Amino acid sequence: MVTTIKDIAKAAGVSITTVSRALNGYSDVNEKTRQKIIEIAKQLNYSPNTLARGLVMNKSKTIGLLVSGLTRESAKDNFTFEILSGVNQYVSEVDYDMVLFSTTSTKQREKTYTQLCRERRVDGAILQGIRIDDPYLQEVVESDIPCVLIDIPIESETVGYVTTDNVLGAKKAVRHLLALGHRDIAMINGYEYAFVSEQRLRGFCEALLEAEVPFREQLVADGAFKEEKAEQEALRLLTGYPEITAFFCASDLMALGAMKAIKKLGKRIPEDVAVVGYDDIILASYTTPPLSTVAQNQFAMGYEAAKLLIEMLEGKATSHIKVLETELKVRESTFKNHE
Amino acid sequence: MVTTIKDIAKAAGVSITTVSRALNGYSDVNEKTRQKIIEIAKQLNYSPNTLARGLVMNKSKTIGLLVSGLTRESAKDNFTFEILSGVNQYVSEVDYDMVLFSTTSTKQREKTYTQLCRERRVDGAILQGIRIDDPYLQEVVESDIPCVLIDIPIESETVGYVTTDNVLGAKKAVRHLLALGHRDIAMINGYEYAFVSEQRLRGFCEALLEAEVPFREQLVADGAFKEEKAEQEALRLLTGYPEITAFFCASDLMALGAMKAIKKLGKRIPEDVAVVGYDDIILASYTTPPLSTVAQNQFAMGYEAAKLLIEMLEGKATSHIKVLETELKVRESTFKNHE
DNA sequence: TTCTTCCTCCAAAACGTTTCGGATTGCTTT
DNA sequence: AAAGCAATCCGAAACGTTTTGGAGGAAGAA
Repeated sequence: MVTTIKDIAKAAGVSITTVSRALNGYSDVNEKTRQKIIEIAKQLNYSPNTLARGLVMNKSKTIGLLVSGLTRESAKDNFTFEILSGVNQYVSEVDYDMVLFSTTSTKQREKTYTQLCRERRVDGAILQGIRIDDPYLQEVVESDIPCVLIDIPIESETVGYVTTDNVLGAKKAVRHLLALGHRDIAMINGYEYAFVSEQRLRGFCEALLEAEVPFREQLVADGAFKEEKAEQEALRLLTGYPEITAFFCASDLMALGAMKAIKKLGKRIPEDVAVVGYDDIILASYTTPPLSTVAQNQFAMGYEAAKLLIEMLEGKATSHIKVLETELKVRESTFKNHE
Repeated sequence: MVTTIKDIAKAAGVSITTVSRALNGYSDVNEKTRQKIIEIAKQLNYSPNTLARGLVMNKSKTIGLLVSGLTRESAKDNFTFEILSGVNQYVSEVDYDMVLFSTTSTKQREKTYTQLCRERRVDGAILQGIRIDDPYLQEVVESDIPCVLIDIPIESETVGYVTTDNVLGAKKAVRHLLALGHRDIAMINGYEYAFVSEQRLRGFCEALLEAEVPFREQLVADGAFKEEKAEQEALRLLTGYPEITAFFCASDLMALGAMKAIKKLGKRIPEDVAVVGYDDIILASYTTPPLSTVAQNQFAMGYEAAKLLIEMLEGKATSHIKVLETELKVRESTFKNHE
C-alpha cells in the first residue's frame, strides 16, 4: 500500500541501511547507487514516516505553540493570529512543523503544559498570552523543555524570550503627547499580571519625568486590557478630572473604549482630548478618527520566536533574548493635519 | 530520564503487555493490578509516546489544517483565524491535535499536499482558502486521504465539505436592499475561481428576478476579493452609471473599498448610496457608518469541519455535507435609524 | 608478499508502543 | 478423575526508521 524504505531496498537490490544512508545524503554510498535509489524512491512515490524517524531519533521536528484562551472572542485582536503566522512562516522555511495547543482554564486542570509537550513529542514550545502568575508558566520554565516566551522576560539554560522595548515604546507615545503640548495626561493600563503593563507604566513615568511634568498616580487606571472596562475607567477619569486632555492606553482595544467614553461626553478627538493606543491592531486605522498608536510587529515577533527556539534546539543560539523595535504611528486621534 | 511503559512494568512487577492493557482500559486485567499500575504511572510522571503509538497503530490522532497564503497581509481578514480557532476548539475537545500547513505558491512546487499529509502522518486534513483551479486540490481529492473542504462542494468516499448557503445569503442581502426601495443595485463580486462567487452572484440574480427588477450584467464587477480593486471598480461603476443607489459586495473587505470610493465622490452613505457586504469581519461594525453585512459564523464552520472530519475518520459520519446558516446584519450603511 | 587504507555496503539493535496467540491457575462440571 | 471454562497474565512480533560496528574488496605502500 504505502511504500517504505524496505520496498525501495528490495527494488534496488540493496539493504535498507544503504537506502536510508543514500536518502539522507551520507557519503559512504556510491553515487551511482544513490541515484538509482533516489530514482526508485521517486517512482514508488515514497515519503518517509516521520513517526518512525522521530521515534528513533528522539525528536520530532515539531514545535508547539501554546496560546491561552483561543476563544471565539479573542479573534478580535489578531495579536495571536499574527504571532501564529510569523511562527508558521519561519517554521515552514526550515521544514519544521507547528502544532497548536490552546489551553483553556478547564483544559489546564487535566493536563499540564509539560504533559502536553511530552506526549506530543514536540521538541520545544513557544508560549504566548500566558499571565505571569499562571502556575503552569513556572512549570514549563522549570521543566527541561526548551521554550521561548513572548513578552515575559525569563531566561535560563532552556528558556529564552522575545519582546519589544515596552518602556521605550510607551515613552515614544507620551513624548509625542507632551510635544503636542499636553500636560494632563491619563493612562489606562492593562492588568498587572502582564509584564508589559509594568513596562509601559514605567515608560509613561519616565517620559513625564524628562519633561518635568509631575506624575499623578490617580490619573492611572486599570483597564484590564478590555474595551468595556477601559470605557468605564475613561468615563470615571474624565468626569473626576476634567483637566485631562490626553489618554495613553496600553492597548488599542482599550483605546477604543476610551474613545467611546470621550464621545459619550460630547468631547471631540483630538481637539478636546487626544488618544494614543498600543499595538496597532487593524481596527486602529479604521476608527474615526484613526487611532495614533505604538506599532509592534507581531508577525516579526512570532517569526523571531520560532527562529530563536529552533536555534536553541540545534545548539546554535548565541543569545536567548531578542528585543524588537516599536514604531509610533501618528494618526488623527492625536493630531489633525489640515491641508 | 523519561519514563516508559517498561519502567512501569518493572516497578509493578508485571509485563509491559499488562501495563499497556491496564492503561488502555482493557478488561482482562485485574482491577487491583490496574490500580497499582495507574498509581505507579502517576508517580513516575508517565506520559505515553505518541510517536511510538502512532507508528504501531498507523494513525496519529492528528489532523492537518491546510490554508493557502497565510501571509502577513492576510491577517487583515480574520476568516482564516476564526476557522482555525473553531477547528482547534473541536479538535481539543476530542483529544486530537492540529498541525498547520500553510502553503505558499513557492512551497507548493516542492511538496504536494498529499506528500505533506503522508509525511507528517496526519489522519486527515481540512482545506481552507484553496482556489477551485488549484491543481493540488484535484490531487488531494483523488488521494485516499480523508479531507473536508471549506466552501468547495466536492464529495466522495473520502471527501466532505462544509459551507453556508451562499445563494440564500446573497438573496437576503439583495432583498433587503430591494425592500428599502433600491432598484439600481450594483454588485462587486470576488474572482471567479471561488465557488462562493458564483453562488453569491446567483443569489443576486434570483433576488432581482423575484422582485421583477431586470438584471444588468454591466453592473457586476470583479473586485477579486481585494479592497483596492473593489475601490477602483466602484469608482468606475459610479461614474459610468450614476443611477446606482446601492452596492452588494461579495466580501466586507471589498465593501470597505466601495465605501471609500463612494466617499471620494462626495456621496453620502446610506443616503445617496447604500452598501452591504459579506462575512461580517470585525472591521464591519467599526466603519463609519457601520457596515450592513451577511454574517457567517466562521468559527462554527471550522468547528463543524473538524467534527465532520473526525467523524469520517472514525467511521461514524452519516453525511459528508454540512451547510450552515447565514444571518443578515443590518447596520447603518443601508439604513439610518433616526431615534 | 604482507600490511594499510579507503570505498561500499550490510546485519542487527534500538526507539516505545500495541496486539496476537497462547499459558497458567483455580474452579466448576461431568 | 478428566475436562471445560473464566480470569489473569505474558512473550514475542510488528510498526519504519536510524545508527553502530563492522565486513569484504580493491588499491597502494612497505
